[in-house]
Amino acid sequence: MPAPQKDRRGALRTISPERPEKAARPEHETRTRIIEAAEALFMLHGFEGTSLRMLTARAGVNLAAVNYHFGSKDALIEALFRRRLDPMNAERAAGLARLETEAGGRPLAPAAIIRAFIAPSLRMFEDARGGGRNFIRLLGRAYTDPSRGLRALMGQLYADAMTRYRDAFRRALPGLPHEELSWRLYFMFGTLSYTLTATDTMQLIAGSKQADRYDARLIEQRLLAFLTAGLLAAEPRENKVRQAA
Amino acid sequence: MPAPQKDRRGALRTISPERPEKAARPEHETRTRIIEAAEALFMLHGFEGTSLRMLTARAGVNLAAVNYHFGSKDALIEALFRRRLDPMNAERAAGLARLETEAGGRPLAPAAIIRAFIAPSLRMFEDARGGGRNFIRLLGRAYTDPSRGLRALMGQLYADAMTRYRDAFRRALPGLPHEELSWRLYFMFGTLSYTLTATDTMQLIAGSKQADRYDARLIEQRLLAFLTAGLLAAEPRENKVRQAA
DNA sequence: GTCTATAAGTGGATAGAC
DNA sequence: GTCTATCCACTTATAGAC
Repeated sequence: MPAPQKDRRGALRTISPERPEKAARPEHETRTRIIEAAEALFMLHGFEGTSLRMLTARAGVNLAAVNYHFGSKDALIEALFRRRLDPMNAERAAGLARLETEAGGRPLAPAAIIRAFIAPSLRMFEDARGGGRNFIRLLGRAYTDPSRGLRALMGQLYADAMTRYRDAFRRALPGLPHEELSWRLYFMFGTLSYTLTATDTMQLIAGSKQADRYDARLIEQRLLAFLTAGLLAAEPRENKVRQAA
Repeated sequence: MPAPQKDRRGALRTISPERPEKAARPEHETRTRIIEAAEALFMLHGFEGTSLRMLTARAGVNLAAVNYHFGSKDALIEALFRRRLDPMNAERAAGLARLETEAGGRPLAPAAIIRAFIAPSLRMFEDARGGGRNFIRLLGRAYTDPSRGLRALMGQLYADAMTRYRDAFRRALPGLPHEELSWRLYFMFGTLSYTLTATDTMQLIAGSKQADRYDARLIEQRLLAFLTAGLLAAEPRENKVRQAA
């Protein structure tokens, strides 16, 4: 994604305030149709594996429409991630701010901070029909995508939320060295991402299908228990761990 | 990867037992050169993003050599993963068997089982120069790759180790419901995979470079503390967790 | 804003000489 | 076992009609 052309239409079109009732139309707009087709196909075939021809065919628009509306395939990818990620991370920031207001200066419970972070992901994961679940998985893949541009975009889109939450955890756990905390947040982020992204691993482990594999509320409880315990684990001491044989 | 042609040379060539000293030559064999170039390029540009032309140019072999030695690009990918994964999972199985022998019928400590599972990954991660670290990252990407064939291959290559370890954990934690255990193993596998695969996230979280980012021994201790705590966390109760605002 | 037609290039794979 | 030359399907992107 080396600095592609800019979208010729500028930012996402805002809904005209005069006719709030009729605003449902954007679902059928070319731009939205393209993004939604792309979300589905990128998940099925990857970014490189999805051609503009497959994409425009599925969206029911002309082949040239992608370049007209977004400027390039890379710019479409960026628009696709921004469309859902910006609101999601804004929600994260708002959730944390709300917790802090409620606490009124008292330190936050680590579990509450974790929940505020993972909740927006799980809410989106819950939305299977609207494409949210699919998007969450696409997101998990984007973190480890080979494209430098895509990983840089992810870093950019997450930077604000990451900083806010890291600082909140530092305040909540003043005794934990920053370095140790960074590792644990890294582990936690990885667990969340992998859990919602990988599809086949679970079946492999369980040996059978788990009925509750898609129950966002149960996943949230289980993740919360696991992550909170991990975050609050006793610090490893250099020589406490005996060498493996 | 829809059932590609079979390798025309059959399985990996075994080293002639008559001349064990001279056996170092395979490093320069065409087949090995191709696989090693592929490991590096697949990490840099992805599977789809790496063309046979880039690959053979880097390996210093003829364009037609890939199809001659492996049959197809997909078959090369399969050979590449088998080459390192089969020994790694055999090592996992051996490590578990050793623990069980040492214990002589007594239940194993959960932390010891975790260590036996993650140790082979970390040992490979440690081998930056020989390409092991690169391979571990490639592996992490393969779990979430869009290609059905690749994910199926992963499942196949991991099936045995997964079953053995799952059963070991069940014996070590007889009180934990199987379903709950499956989720926790899933979380653990995700944490391990993501931790060793993702490169940019850590810097994003820490806000600066962590000096010990590549120290396999420290990573092992930190992972072990985190994962053990998560595995042994108190079971979440339906109503114990209050609803988020 | 949408369309067709096409440019200009890349992809994996292979035939057949050596 | 290695090479060259090539096939042809398929790619992104664009020019220009409507």
